[in-house]
Amino acid sequence: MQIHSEILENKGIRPSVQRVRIFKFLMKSKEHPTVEMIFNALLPEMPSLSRTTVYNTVELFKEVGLVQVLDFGRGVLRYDADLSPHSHFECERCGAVYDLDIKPQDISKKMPRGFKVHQTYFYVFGLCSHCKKNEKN
Amino acid sequence: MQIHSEILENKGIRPSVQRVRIFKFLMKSKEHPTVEMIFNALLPEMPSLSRTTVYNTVELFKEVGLVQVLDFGRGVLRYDADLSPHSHFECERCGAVYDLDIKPQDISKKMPRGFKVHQTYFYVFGLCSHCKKNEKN
DNA sequence: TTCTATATTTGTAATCATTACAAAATTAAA
DNA sequence: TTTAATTTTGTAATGATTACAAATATAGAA
Ligand SMILES: [Mn+2]
Ligand SMILES: [Mn+2]
Ligand SMILES: [Zn+2]
Ligand SMILES: [Zn+2]
Repeated sequence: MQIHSEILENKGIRPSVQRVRIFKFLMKSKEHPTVEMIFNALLPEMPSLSRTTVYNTVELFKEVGLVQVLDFGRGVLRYDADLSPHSHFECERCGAVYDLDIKPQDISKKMPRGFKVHQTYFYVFGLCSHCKKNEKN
Repeated sequence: MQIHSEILENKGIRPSVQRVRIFKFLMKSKEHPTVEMIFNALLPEMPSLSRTTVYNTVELFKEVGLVQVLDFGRGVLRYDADLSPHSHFECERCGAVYDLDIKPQDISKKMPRGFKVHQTYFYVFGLCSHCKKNEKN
């Protein structure tokens, strides 16, 4: 309760009710939620919440470095408050996203001369164990 | 001319004029073009070309395994006829896309039990050498 | 070659996630 | 309080992609 709003303040943004709730949700979620998932999850407890606020907030969080944005090429962005170096797996059957304990390889040696690296993303696609099992149809 | 249409036939699709032109363009392009870029490039030489045909065609190419689709999170997809294992760099300033001679690391050992890997994508973001130089504003 | 069925292309309309915008509500500070 | 700045909200616009059906082209039969 306290901790979350302090984190927001440390990033120089006002810890409004909406921002704190959205941040808390992102911190505890393991599903790398979309804006729609965040909105649907919080709506029952904050009936006046606007989708636009969720969009504004995750954009703000991205800007100040509180979340990373993941794009699995499905036309929807997903958000991850875990900023430690890790990679992501998306199941092509059920759409679930899993964390992979794989640090992006060190690429500094292999970059063309004069290039500056800011961010790296490693995406893996395939079938999760559950969908692999039921690989009938 | 011949070669390209044969490649399409080998994939089981009819080498129509539009498909061959689009495929040739993708083969020689180094810029990882979007649908819009393909459309604009070919329109002068085929004035009746429809954007929809470009969309249909790149989707078909993806399905039969002639191209890979890249998503740099800008809301537009880019297409790459180079299927060899390599990675991609996008300049956050100028938006240019570069090939990186980096093979995605072998991750088979690090996958959770029962998972099946189909595809991997390694994306790097930062500044290209040209934009790094002019890093004024 | 013509005919006919099938495949492809085309243009337009719909979809849908995201963004723009301005009014309403909230907050901080005077 | 009063006031100014910030934030939230709802609705309208945007823009890439997809759906759809009519028009065109192609392959194969006759
Ligand atoms: Mn994650
Ligand atoms: Mn490439
Ligand atoms: Zn699955
Ligand atoms: Zn650049």
